[in-house]
Amino acid sequence: MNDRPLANKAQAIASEVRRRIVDREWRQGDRIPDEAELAVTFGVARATVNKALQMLADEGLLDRKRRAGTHVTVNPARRATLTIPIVREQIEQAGMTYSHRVIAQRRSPIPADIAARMELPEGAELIHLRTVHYGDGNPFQAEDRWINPVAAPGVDLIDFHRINPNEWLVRNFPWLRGDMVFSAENADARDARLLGTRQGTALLILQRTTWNDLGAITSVRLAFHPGYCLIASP
Amino acid sequence: MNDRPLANKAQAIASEVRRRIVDREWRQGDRIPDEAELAVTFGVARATVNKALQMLADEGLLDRKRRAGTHVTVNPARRATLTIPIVREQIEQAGMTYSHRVIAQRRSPIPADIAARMELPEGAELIHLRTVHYGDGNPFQAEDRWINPVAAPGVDLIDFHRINPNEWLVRNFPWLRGDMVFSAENADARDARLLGTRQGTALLILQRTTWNDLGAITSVRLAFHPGYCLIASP
DNA sequence: GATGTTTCTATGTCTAGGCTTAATGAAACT
DNA sequence: AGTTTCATTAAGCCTAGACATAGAAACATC
Repeated sequence: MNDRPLANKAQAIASEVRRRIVDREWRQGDRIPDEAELAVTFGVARATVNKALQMLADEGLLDRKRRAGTHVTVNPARRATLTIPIVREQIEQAGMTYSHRVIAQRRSPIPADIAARMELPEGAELIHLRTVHYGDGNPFQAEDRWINPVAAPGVDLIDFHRINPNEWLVRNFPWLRGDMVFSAENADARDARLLGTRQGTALLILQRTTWNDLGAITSVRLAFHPGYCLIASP
Repeated sequence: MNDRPLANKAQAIASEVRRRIVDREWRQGDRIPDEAELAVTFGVARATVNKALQMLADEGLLDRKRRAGTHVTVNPARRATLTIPIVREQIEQAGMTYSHRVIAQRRSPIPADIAARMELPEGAELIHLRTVHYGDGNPFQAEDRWINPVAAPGVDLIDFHRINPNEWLVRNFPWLRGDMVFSAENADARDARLLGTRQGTALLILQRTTWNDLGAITSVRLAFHPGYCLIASP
């Protein structure tokens, strides 16, 4: 389809190999020539072939094992990367004006489910925040967040009316590890009220927890406006 | 936390750099020392440092530009990779017995929305399939799929009662490009009937379209059993 | 036949060095 | 002041060669 030559050799080789797989010159399960051989046929160093094949292995198109060689994956488990944009940027990119409102902010003991998610003892006192994000004044996302002041020192001093909690955290506390769970839920009374919709409407829910070396930083449940969808690319 | 030395140097360097970022020795927006300098301080070749920093750039933790140097990303756009498992494997991994039922299979002209999604002319004749996947006899996923016999030759000859359409396609037609969209929908009458739930229940919906060099292969809408959730990792 | 041992090989990883290229700041020129 | 030119520099990418190591296959032993 689009065969413009790629700038660098590794990518050129990767896409040639990809083509051979898609065109079924190399079938699922087949063993493909080894790095040294490909290096000769493509006229490059072995390291370059290695880089290209690694890329394809990361994509899940190839299976590589020492001594056993490189095979075309039989059942490619399809992997996709999705980018969770910062709400404000997302709204502004859509040409709308961003605003947010903090509905509630208090220190309180965490319920059991959040404790489990954050790997903290039940009843630990965290900051609990409810925020709604708007685009041109219309509700777009409802956020229910717990922040751990141990892992995010200084959180008590922040005025979240000025900067939204997500942005403050993201800018100040990079994380090492994170969970992310997508699901669908029927809007309960509160979701419906905050998002300006009817109770029972299907909402896309994203539940996320992040950790750094001091423990769980934050756990948040994001409820998106009905109709919102999340796009992933391979 | 867990400081066991990593087997290879590139990864060891990557995690040391990651640590410095998380511990805020290198703050968001800071420029970090250049590859040559790090190569000296870590006592490795520049290529090794390059590999490590590339990994972190792929993770979205670093921004790298020629001449400008390497900076700690200011607003790390959160990237997550999710693996869409093959339904059967997923069900079997949960210790249940997999089965599927083809509800309908016919050749018919595609409606406008599918045509747009697949970049095909409206009214083109494709194979239309409805399938339900079961775990221990309970409905787990409802699938509504269109297959393009031009991009997937041989599809007319397949008996999808024996092998499910997804597995057949995945095993026979690797793709070059794909779309993936997640959303939430209230179950309509058909969804409710197929998944054995009540109309209006929130369902997680995954809409996926794939292409090879002959055009769109297939476009599918998967409706998951209520309560199903999708887990992504960074 | 089942189980350990050895050999061999394709990939994994690294090094030292070279060339390429894009961004940038400064100098030269409107 | 604004614009163009240009050298500089840090990352991008490649190479040739080396050693390490998993693991398949052949072999030997029980």
